[in-house]
Amino acid sequence: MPSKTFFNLKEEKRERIEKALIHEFSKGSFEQASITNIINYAKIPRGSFYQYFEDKKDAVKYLIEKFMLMDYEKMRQSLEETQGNIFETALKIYDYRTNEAVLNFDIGLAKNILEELRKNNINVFENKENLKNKDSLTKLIDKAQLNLETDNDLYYFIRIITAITRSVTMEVFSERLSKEDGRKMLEKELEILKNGMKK
Amino acid sequence: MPSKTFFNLKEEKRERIEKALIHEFSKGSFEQASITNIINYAKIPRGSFYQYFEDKKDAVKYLIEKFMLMDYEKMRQSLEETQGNIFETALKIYDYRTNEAVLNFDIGLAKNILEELRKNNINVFENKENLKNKDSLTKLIDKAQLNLETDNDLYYFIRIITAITRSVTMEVFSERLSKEDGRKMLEKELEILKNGMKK
DNA sequence: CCTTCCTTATGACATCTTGTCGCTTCCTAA
DNA sequence: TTAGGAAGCGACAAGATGTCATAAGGAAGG
Repeated sequence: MPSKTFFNLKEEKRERIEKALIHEFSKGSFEQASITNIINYAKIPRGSFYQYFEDKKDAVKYLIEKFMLMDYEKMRQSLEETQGNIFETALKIYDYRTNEAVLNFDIGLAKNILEELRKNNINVFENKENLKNKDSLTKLIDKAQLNLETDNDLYYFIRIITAITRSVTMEVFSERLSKEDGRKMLEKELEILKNGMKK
Repeated sequence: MPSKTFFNLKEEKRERIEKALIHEFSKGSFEQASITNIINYAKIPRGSFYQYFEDKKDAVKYLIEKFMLMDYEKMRQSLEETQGNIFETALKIYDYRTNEAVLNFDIGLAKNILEELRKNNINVFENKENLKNKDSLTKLIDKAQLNLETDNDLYYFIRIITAITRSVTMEVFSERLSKEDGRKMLEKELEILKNGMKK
């Protein structure tokens, strides 16, 4: 967690630092991001950085938190709009991440954050307790549409859909797929998930 | 690619370097691996390392190639053993990676390599051309068991199963799941893939 | 046996990073 | 006015990467 000092900063300065973080973490991986670049860009001395953040990882947590909050909110909103349809929500999240989110975060940053979430298997559904908002997203899912043998199955459904959606999104972010091709692919894969693979 | 010089090396020396690579790349991420540690462990001077490898990334490619070759071979073998059953093969690959592969590679290294494959979306099915063996694994899959609308669907099936299997394996490697729980989870998730999610 | 030429070995170095620490400056409350 | 905590600051130690000039080996030919 960033220090109290950081949050006490004047808005102008905090925003300048935030911009620098986004700027630097947008290129390459987190490992490649250089603190030296960040402080040059933000025009703050080295010592200050370490007064605000424990280390590079700490700095990035700040951005991840923001991203997750927005992501969570988008998910909640999508589930409401689609009357709890988990497949349509997956597509909406894909669209959000590859379009709108990019406006707020820059595609490179979104990629890195998603990579980090995936590495740590952080799932907005499961990690809602990390977020201010306490109500569970799973409650918003319409179970009537789903082929659930037990209530517990929903957990696996979410795992699978999350993995697939992330996978495609990452390919788009890595520029192995165009946004359009990625979407078609995700649509196709969701159809397969709906209908099953076995004859 | 490692240099010709590296492959010309006396076996004893090459193996010493290889061991050093495995040793260092087994702890933490690739980014964290230190060339200084590698050369100390292998007892070679700094200059030699850079004569053998372009850089750290190049050194690691050597290990990845080895891993992929073994992985490919295991996949081929599993498909034969199961008469082309893609679901059972996924489980066999899971078992292989979490048990046998670890004996050859060390769990830390296996984790890092898989992470790298995932990051670059390298799929043994799709990237067979990188391997010496030229015959396609997809030919070994028994399509009669599968709910394929078009021949192209097989491609998506493989993508999905690969993503899910990798996802669970990574969780086990990261010690968020035990090997046993991971296996149960994968079995469950494969069942869902077979039967579909939609009522 | 010596010279030539190509391959391999070697470690000092320039350059860049990260994280620390002691000192200075600012601000507020008494 | 002043005391004390909060914030600012940059030199520096420690350690990493990649380069380069030079040395050493060894095979082939005169």
